[in-house]
Amino acid sequence: MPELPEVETVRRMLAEHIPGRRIAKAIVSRHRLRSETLAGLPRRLEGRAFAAPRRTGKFLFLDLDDEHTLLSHLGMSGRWLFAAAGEDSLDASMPHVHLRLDFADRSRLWYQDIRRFGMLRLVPLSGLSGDPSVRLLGPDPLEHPPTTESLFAGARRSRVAVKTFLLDQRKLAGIGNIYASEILHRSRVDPRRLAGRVTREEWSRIAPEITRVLGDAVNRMGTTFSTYRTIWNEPGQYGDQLLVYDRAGLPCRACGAPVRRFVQGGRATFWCPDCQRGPSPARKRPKA
DNA sequence: ATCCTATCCTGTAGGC
DNA sequence: TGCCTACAGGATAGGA
Repeated sequence: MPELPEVETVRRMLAEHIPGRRIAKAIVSRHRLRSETLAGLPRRLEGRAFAAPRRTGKFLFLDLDDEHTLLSHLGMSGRWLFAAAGEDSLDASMPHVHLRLDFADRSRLWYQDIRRFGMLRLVPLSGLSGDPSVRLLGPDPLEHPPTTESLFAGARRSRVAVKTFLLDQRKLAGIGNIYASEILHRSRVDPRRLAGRVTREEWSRIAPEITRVLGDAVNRMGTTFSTYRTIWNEPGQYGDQLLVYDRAGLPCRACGAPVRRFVQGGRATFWCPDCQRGPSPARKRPKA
């Protein structure tokens, strides 16, 4: 589900509501998440108050007032859901809730994750940059917009397809499967091209599209493909803007030609062969 | 060092 | 209707 625009949407909304709120009670109702357990969280969260949440790539840092941060990754199906005091539209009946935080002012925050691929980990601020997941992250494209040269240099020695390259969080933190296809489509670059062979001229088209697509998606509160919701349980509005993603066999929204789907690195790629005609598609060279 | 595959988990959609 | 399979916005361990 959540790529940079969805996570940024959640961050912005949380930023309006959680800073200063103090956790009166924390309840773990489903402790196993990915490989870790949440069992120890309540003792460490109760009594703490939130500061302003931050984000790098798809990771949220929910800073607390005790020099710790609640490191959050939504995986495929994670959600943060908020309810103001007295607003009980969301409740204990919700399935797959891992954590509920009851604030002193009676407002509430839930973490729900159907597939349990998300992450919640309390980390000291002093150790955050050394956290095994955070340590590997490349630059966040909204904070540090990629340039033709940074992309060209970063991909120079890569032998994976450019689509796969865009998904590598060590190179750029935040692009996921939906926006990778959309960015390459708008850049008119064939997703099969090897990253190390993509020309400067092509990177010069890709760089601004990364910033533009992600920024536009943030402005529309992200894309709801199936499970993503804002903290108010609302879907994102960027789905209307998708030109190729999830449109296999349907007309490309730019040129009308049928969109094609194929699998790269185990993940679906959507592309328009008409719009994305590369100089030379990746080609297997027969062994000499 | 890189790259690739399988795996974690649950729900849903589509074919029969 | 039910059963079965394939697939879904992700990261990462382990083997090649």
